[in-house]
Amino acid sequence: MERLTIGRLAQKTGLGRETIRYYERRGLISPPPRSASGYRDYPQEAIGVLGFIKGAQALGFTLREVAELQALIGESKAVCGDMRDRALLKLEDIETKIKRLRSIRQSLKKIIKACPGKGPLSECSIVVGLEGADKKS
Amino acid sequence: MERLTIGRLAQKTGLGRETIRYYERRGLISPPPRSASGYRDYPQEAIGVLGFIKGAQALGFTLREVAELQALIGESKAVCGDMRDRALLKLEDIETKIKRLRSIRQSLKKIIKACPGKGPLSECSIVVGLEGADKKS
DNA sequence: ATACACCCTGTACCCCGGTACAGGGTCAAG
DNA sequence: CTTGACCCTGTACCGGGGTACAGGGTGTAT
Repeated sequence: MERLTIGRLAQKTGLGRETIRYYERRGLISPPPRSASGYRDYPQEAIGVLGFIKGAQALGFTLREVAELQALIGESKAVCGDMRDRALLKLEDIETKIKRLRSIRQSLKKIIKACPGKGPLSECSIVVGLEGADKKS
Repeated sequence: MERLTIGRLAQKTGLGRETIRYYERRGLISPPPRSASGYRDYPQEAIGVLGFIKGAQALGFTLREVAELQALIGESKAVCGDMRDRALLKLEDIETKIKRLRSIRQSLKKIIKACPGKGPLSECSIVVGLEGADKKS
């Protein structure tokens, strides 16, 4: 039976070898047992743990937050509602980001519309509109 | 007539002194003349240049991109349409980010809905749903 | 036995946008 | 003439998420 080396784990999870070692340094995955020659020898569960990290990341959680989620999972008295609270906070976080981006989008659309699209930059509403503009040139 | 020192410029623009020096290091603002004692002595135009940077940043441009915009402004044959192209690219960029965030938001909402909110974490759909989950505990 | 792929550690580097010193010099008010 | 607020340079650090070596050891197939 082939041992689950870091390379194979990387292949199975779609992560890079370096990334997995990086996660270990950050405490996101527990250091696996080592073979006689010092190679990391992962248990099958490691695949799931990395899947959890990837999944949480895909939901917008930072690695630091992923570590917090894992700590939560480690606490015996933690309740399902605790997890939901984290998700709700993250949802608010995401909503805020969306709002900011929408506002940026509106501003961009406005200046694009105002731009004649022809003529020298010196008369460009985008350039001029950006407060005072760059008079270096 | 008071000279425009870095501190006063910082006050007028709402930026930090360190930030202004940082912009100078990054080549976003040209090094100003110095007083006899080596103090930076900014021309009034500097306020506008910093305003341009702030404005472009508020539109979602990174500092690197701001530098590119400035380079564009410096080119005599640059046309207004060039600037509009940049803005259009940035708009796409922002749209993409919004789409990604919206997708994250949807996923978050889904798992929040699925979560019972009560009971131990081991049965939490959020935990279990995240591919294999963390079996460390 | 030799090549080649893989593993190890440690450190440095990348983008991004700053912030925070330390260890000096200077300027203006009292 | 001293005190305090300002200025200078240079370097290191923050958070975020990695990537890329260098300089070694190992594992396996031919």
